[in-house]
Amino acid sequence: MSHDLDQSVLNTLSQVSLFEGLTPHQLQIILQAAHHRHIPRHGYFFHQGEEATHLYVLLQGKARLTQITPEGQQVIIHLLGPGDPVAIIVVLSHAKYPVTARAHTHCDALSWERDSITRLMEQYGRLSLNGLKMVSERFLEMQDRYRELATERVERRIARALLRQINKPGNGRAAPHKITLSRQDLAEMTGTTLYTVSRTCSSWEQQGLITAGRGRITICNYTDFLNIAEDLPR
Amino acid sequence: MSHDLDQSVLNTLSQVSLFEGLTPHQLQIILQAAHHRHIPRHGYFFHQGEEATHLYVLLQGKARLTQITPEGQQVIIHLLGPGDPVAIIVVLSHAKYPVTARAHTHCDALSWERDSITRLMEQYGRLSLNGLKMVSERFLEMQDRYRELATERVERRIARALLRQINKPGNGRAAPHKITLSRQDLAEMTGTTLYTVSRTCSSWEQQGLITAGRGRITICNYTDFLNIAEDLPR
DNA sequence: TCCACTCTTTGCGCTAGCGCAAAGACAGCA
DNA sequence: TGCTGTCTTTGCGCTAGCGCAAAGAGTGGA
Repeated sequence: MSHDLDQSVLNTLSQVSLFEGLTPHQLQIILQAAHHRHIPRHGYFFHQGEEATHLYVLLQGKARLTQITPEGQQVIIHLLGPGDPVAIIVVLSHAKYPVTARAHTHCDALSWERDSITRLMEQYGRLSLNGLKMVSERFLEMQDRYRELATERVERRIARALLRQINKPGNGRAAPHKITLSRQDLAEMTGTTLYTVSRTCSSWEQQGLITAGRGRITICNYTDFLNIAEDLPR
Repeated sequence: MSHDLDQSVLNTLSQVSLFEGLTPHQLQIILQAAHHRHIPRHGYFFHQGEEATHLYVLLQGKARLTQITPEGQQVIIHLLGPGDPVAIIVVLSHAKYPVTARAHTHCDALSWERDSITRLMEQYGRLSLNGLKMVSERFLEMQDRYRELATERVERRIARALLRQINKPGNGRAAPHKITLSRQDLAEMTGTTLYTVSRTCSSWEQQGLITAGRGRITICNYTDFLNIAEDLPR
């Protein structure tokens, strides 16, 4: 790694939540232990069930974490964007990856070996505290999704999944909100089938709530979907 | 706190996973920041939606973490036993408790204020790494439960919930396995209704797989339930 | 530009499991 | 011990949503 590239990656690193609040010296040490990775579109970071060997931080691109059932059904656990860590759970001894991580677009990432990142986390409390915060946030979201799946009808769940996309950092606040997810994606995120998602979208389009497209949904009014999600009068 | 009580609690602390690997001196510092709490049976540690102010570690007794929906439905997120931390997510800034924590039996616990525990975690990398590991383990379980809820029929999910109880540390390995959970508890843990749990239990009892009782289920053969959970031939 | 593959929509039949109601059983407290 | 409240069981009617099939639309690569 050349000096200029180091500086550039250091700047990038300092803006990644996992590394927030660390000194430039600490960042330097952390970067020295990192490896640069390029994953092609549709390529895999790792597969579910494999020994967990590396932590990744996505620098550029989009990826997905999914779980596959023995029967071949797929559930989307999380969508990842730039700055997101991948597989913090590597710090668990003898952990296997509980999910498959696949690049949705071409991805640039940094990776750290398990022993390496574990040592760094033990050494730098702030680093592991940041990791704890990020896993906690994902855990909170999963708890909510579990509760929703257990207690709410499909329409509300789909509305919530759309709202979660809109609310992601970096996405614009102004309507219309363009969401590039297929019916199958939404189905895998909400525990239903693509047919049910399609029927729901068709119904919403007839009501003028969305503009539907292939792999795409445009939401006209955020509050409408908030009301659907919360089962409030529209 | 008298000297003897300190020593006794210190011994207890050193066996709590969250404090594993810390020096006696570090444990001393941590204990100095702790408060002792007694929660009566059916009493609350905290309620969902409240500002998250304290982390707790259960010393004795059993408790439950639940989420309640606006419609009054309840989902059991986690069952807690001695040594379990409660609300590690307090380290998130401005967090609200995402769940309600209620004592199932009389409980003894230690608590730490948010700022206090956050500072300790930043200071002692091992402490926050331990916290990260524990949240990660719970997160992994929730991921699995989500996938199961999204893709599996009720019978399998109930079988899995029973297996999880059997597999908890401290529970005997030898059949018969006694599980003290009501039909309603199991329903709240598996996203179904008490009627469906009851029907399933009746069916299993007729097949000689369990002995059913009020608030109780005794499992005769672990492997039978493994096969049900994995949808394998019996 | 054309073709193949994938995504989307819609009709339709089916069922797993929900939820109400009633009756019986059981545990805890006065 | 008796009573009350809660838990469990079972019958029954109902439906949300599954899943198959077919047709149409759209995208990407040669």
